Amino acid sequence: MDKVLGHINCVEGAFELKCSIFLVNCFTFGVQDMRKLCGASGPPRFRLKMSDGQHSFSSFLLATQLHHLVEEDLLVPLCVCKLKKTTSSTLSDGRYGCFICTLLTCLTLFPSKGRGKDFTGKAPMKAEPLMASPMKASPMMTSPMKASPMKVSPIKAEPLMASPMEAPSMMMSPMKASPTMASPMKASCSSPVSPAKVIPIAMLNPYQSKWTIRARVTNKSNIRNWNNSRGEGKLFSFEIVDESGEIRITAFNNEVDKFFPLVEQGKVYYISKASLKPANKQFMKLNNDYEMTLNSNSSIVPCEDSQGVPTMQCDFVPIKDLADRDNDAIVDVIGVCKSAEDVTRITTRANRDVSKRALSLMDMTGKEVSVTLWGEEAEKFDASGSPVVAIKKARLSDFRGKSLSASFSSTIMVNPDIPQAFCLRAWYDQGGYALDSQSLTETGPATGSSAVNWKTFSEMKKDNLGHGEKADYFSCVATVVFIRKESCLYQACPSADCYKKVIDQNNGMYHCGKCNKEFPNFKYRLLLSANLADCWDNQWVTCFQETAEVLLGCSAAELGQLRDTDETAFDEVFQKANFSTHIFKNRVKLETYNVSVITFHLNLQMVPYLHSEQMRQLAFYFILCAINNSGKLC
DNA sequence: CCCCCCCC
Repeated sequence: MDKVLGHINCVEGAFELKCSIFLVNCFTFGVQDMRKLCGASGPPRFRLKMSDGQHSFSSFLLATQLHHLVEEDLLVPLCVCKLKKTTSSTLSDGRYGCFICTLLTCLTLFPSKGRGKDFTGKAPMKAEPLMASPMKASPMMTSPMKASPMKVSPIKAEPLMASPMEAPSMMMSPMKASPTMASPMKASCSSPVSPAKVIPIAMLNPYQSKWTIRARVTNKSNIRNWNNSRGEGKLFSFEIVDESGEIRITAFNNEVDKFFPLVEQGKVYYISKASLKPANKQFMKLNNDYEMTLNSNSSIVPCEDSQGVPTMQCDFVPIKDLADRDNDAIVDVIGVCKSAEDVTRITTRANRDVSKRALSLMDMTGKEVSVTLWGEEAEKFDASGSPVVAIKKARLSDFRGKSLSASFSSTIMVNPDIPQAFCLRAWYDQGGYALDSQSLTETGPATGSSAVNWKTFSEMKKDNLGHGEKADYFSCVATVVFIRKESCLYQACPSADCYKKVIDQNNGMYHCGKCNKEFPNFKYRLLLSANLADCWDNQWVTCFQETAEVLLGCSAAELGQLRDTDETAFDEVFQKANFSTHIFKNRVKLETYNVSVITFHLNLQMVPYLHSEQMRQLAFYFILCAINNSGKLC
């Protein structure tokens, strides 16, 4: 238990709560019982009995401002709560009482009757408006800006990122450059036009019309058509940056024809005579109060000398660190594209057809993450040769653990000309490719929903999982209570991709019926039959090789060796695995043997780590229930 | 003058 849960002693007010649970500076409790108290006067109050697994305390009085949690069925018996703030006092009869003032999260795993509030991993968030999360990302990381231009420009292999010379400033976004420090633009740059003064972007305003700016295009959209009540037309937009700041420029209709072919991502231009208007903050994602619209007088002229104009700079987050970033964070990532799905077409909820393709990026932290590309970028992406892919402004989501999506505002760069890319390339080619990396994005069979399908074994049976034509999938937290060690190993065909059981010819040779060959050797494979229990029920399951190896903490080959040479050590492997608690992802399918015998097969994919706060809480919840049911305290 | 943030 200590492995999962930290230890604190919490002394509050007049009494001491001994908690063995500690989760992000607040305490986790399970609500064991809850009753409504109707006093002679005033509104009803709720009294809760809470348990932390070691101790329980029945005099928790819910603050009235939290009553909505009860009304919304979020705070119900057997839910798990994080208490943020409590106060305590001595009651009139001399007992101590505790008031729950701030309650951070309730995990409602088993809905009370009448309302469907399954644990989806999302519902509990509704209980959270009571205070700001202490884990809020910095404003830089959670851009509230929603709008972005359609960005389906061809993927650029030659982007606008820091050149090796500028590498040391990699952590410093040009967007953050002080607007007051705009150094004089280089007048020496041979300008083919515009005698007007070159001014920094930060100095632009709608009251001044004679200006020229010199800036680099950082993100160019493709051409998009619109058609609404106010008319129709086409547009494209791009973002530019100089050392003072950034601004978005939009071109409509005629200006699209005129400027779309000219403007290239990464290039530097002189721009003048465009219209400035206040930026619509609702869609604004750049750090500028204004945005620019090109008109018939506007001029855009390439500038060959780009010296002094910042390039796009990225603050790459190591893939491993993404695990700790908040959902919806906007991050820059770089990694080697180890694999890529084929492009597929999907229809969005808004009935829009769009292409998508997921890549898996790996970096030197040895972790992988899935990134989804959209539209043209998905269609044109070529994963051959395991290119280095850098993405600026990818959005992090908690789908299947952690995954990334390249949105309209993202910039995707394939084999960019930057030191990090060279570094990754060398690392990968010189051995990184062979690393047994682990992905932050869970793979495997889809559950048909983005939410984890949590079930207890009793719910699995009650809901007739596995009775359908297709297998069902669910996740659970369960404890291994028995493993059949007698039949856990079999002698399989030694051929690489053949797992067929071989027949011992008793002459030193083993026959594989599938390969129809005899071999002088075999390989051990695991086919483990285990009994798993949660607090209400138990279930026999089948664990195949990979799962069984994780469960036993031992490879099939090692185990086979032990069985043949060291029976005590062999037994110890099972003893160690017994009574271990894990999160299991299960495939369940009813199978019929010999017409009448029916067996449930749960093919397990074990998640040997608790990768999110919710999983930790879920695990805790089940442990708590198990303790309560067994009547034993740990 | 647009402003789509997608899907498993």
